Amino acid sequence: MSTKSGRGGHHPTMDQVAAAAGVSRATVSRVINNAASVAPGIRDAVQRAISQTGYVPNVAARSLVTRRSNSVALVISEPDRPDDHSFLNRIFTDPYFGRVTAGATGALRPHDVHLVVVPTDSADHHQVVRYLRQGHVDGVLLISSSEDDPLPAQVHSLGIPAVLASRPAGPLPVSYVDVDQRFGARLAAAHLLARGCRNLATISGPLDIPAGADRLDAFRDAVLSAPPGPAPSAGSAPAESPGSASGGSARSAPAGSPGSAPAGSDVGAGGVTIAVETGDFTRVGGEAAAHRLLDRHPDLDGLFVASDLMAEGALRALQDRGRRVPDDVAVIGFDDSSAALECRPPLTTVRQPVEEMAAEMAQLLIAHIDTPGRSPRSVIFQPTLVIRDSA
Amino acid sequence: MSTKSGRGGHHPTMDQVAAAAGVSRATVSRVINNAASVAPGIRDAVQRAISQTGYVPNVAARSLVTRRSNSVALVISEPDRPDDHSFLNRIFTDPYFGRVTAGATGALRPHDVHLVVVPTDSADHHQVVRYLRQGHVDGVLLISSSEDDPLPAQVHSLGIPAVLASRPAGPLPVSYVDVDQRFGARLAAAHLLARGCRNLATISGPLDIPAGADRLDAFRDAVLSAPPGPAPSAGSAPAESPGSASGGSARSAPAGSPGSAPAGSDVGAGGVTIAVETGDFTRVGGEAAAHRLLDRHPDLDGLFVASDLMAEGALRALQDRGRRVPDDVAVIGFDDSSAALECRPPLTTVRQPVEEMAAEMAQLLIAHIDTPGRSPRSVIFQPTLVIRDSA
DNA sequence: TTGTATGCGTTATCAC
DNA sequence: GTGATAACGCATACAA
Repeated sequence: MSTKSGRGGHHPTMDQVAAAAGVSRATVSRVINNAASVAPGIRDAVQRAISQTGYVPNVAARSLVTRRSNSVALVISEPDRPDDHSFLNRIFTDPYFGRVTAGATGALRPHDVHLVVVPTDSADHHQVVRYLRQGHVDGVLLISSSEDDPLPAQVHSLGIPAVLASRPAGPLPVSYVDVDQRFGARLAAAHLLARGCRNLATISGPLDIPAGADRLDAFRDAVLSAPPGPAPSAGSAPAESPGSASGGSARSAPAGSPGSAPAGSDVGAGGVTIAVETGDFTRVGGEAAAHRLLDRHPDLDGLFVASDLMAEGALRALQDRGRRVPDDVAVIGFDDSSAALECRPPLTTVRQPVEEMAAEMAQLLIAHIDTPGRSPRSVIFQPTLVIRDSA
Repeated sequence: MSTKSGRGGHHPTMDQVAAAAGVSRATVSRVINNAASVAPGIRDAVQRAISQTGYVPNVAARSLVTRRSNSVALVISEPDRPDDHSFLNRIFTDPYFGRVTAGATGALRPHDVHLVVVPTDSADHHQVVRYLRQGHVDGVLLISSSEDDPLPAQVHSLGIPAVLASRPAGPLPVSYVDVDQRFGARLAAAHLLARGCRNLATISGPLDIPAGADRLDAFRDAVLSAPPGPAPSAGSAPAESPGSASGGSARSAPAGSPGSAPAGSDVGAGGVTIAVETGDFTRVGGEAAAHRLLDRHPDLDGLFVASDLMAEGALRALQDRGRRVPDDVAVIGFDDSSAALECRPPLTTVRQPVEEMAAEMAQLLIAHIDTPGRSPRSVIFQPTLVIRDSA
């Protein structure tokens, strides 16, 4: 590209550029930050001097005075799960994080700010907090997947601009972007019901985070309160399966009250039953949950899984058990990640516009950085149902 | 933790700490960088003042004078592949990168240097180069997966300390860490041969990178030059399959000459045949390659796949085609990533100690940073065969 | 052992 | 429109 002179490693200073262009340091600074009032001729001369010398601004010196680093962190905070050898394994195995990175990067580029990916688990929270306090970044996009994760609160109390990737578990006056979790679950319930499924089940995410609890809660609500749909094709009345560990008492879970019995089953209007198992948003977790579900409810005919990755695992379990999808059991995932397309059959799923959401997060963060006092706000995206072959 | 006073956002300066402790700025600086010769009493007083004020060093100011940022970049450079919606999807879908991150992070922690993950494709090389030139980091760990990736050379010419994650495609005087690719492939070949497989095949990685070409080359060499092993159980002589597109001329590929016919088949000593297909290190790529292989060679009985992820795809293809593993065809992967354990059956694979390798990369990088003139060196790890159920 | 003084490379506030 | 000049917050050589 540009003419490069001198061996690598010798960074010229602004003064040298100024000297080469026959102007003052201040002028060089002006053309670099293209401030107004720069004589066209001078500007060119400086530009020339810049590329001749291979000058690059020293970020340290610059941010010392501007108090800006022009980069933001994407902090991915994962709790160490027992059977996970490393939290990094989950992060680099779930397409979700790549989508967030892509969306954020794209939105940040026009603003000339860099995205720094910082994965962390509870073990090195301290490291991360230090990193943030040291002023390496101007703000942080935070993905936290556990209710008892202290990081969101810590970041907030640090006073550093931040935007969360989902509704905070506790009350925290901070901006966040989320998808309408409950609406997504309702989409899935309606589709399964309309299909004629009557023995429903769901594999939820961890119940200590909104994405886990809300999807479960709303799915249960939607199913149990639904008016009787089209008659089941094979007319036998659904009966509670033998091995069920939970009572079959009909009750509609009160909205907004997660923490209700994680595993169990309810029966609602039209004799529709619904069984619940909890997963951890991993493929193997989904597979295991599906097996438990099939043990308890062999007559399962409709399954809503709270993430595509878990759905992929569930599909494998179903196949192992000799169930055909969607004929024997219809399956709906959540996310519409690349995993959905790799499923066999391709997964019908609730689409979350993750890239757009991440881009919005970035915009919000930029706004917070530029306007320190700005009051927090939340942006909620509506999910859509993407119908493929699994349901 | 520490007593926090004042609202977040107001960072105290070193002078304020000095004042609070009744000492000079220099002394505060000394205890922070725990330089020698600090009176125990004074030291305590300063420590107290530090935590009372909630002081945190300003990295910009610090690195302006030390010319060190205390952080290094892990640059993951992926070419945009045609059918890949985003290169980030591959990065956040392949366990390999998580392992590298884990290994590097662990080795860097004792040195108090942060790891900044910077994914990039050819589209924003310029961004990354700018980031590096600006001095955001003291050095870079570089994972580059394409021969025509200009990044390694660029980084080198920038004069910034760097360590590559594999042997550079071209001649480049730079340090790198790698696994003995050829030895790994030989391990796989020996195991397959010893098992009695005679109609071999391999799914290689992209041939324009060492990890792709070397594994293929060495596997082919090992197979074709092997002495006749134990007699095949079912005694019919192996014959070139009907649909084969390539001539069956027996030839042994000269070592070190990649770029030889990517797809085709050879027959070596003992009538052993070997077919080749090329994948792209993704699961779907492996699946497609396996299907092509099965189309051409229905009598396949031994398969070496150059990555666990591709092997996972291959297993799916085999299952779809009604082949039992390992009874009908034995499969060996490469990496021993988490994917190997998620395979059905669990994958026999060539283990690459990625975490250790990444840690070594970090050590080398630190050394290069601390000793500017240090001559480049390479560290090669020996892979091992992990025998599970697929072969 | 501790304090003083200088410089790191920019940006920004002034005069000109 | 352009050029001096003063911070920015810290580390360090040197003096005490």
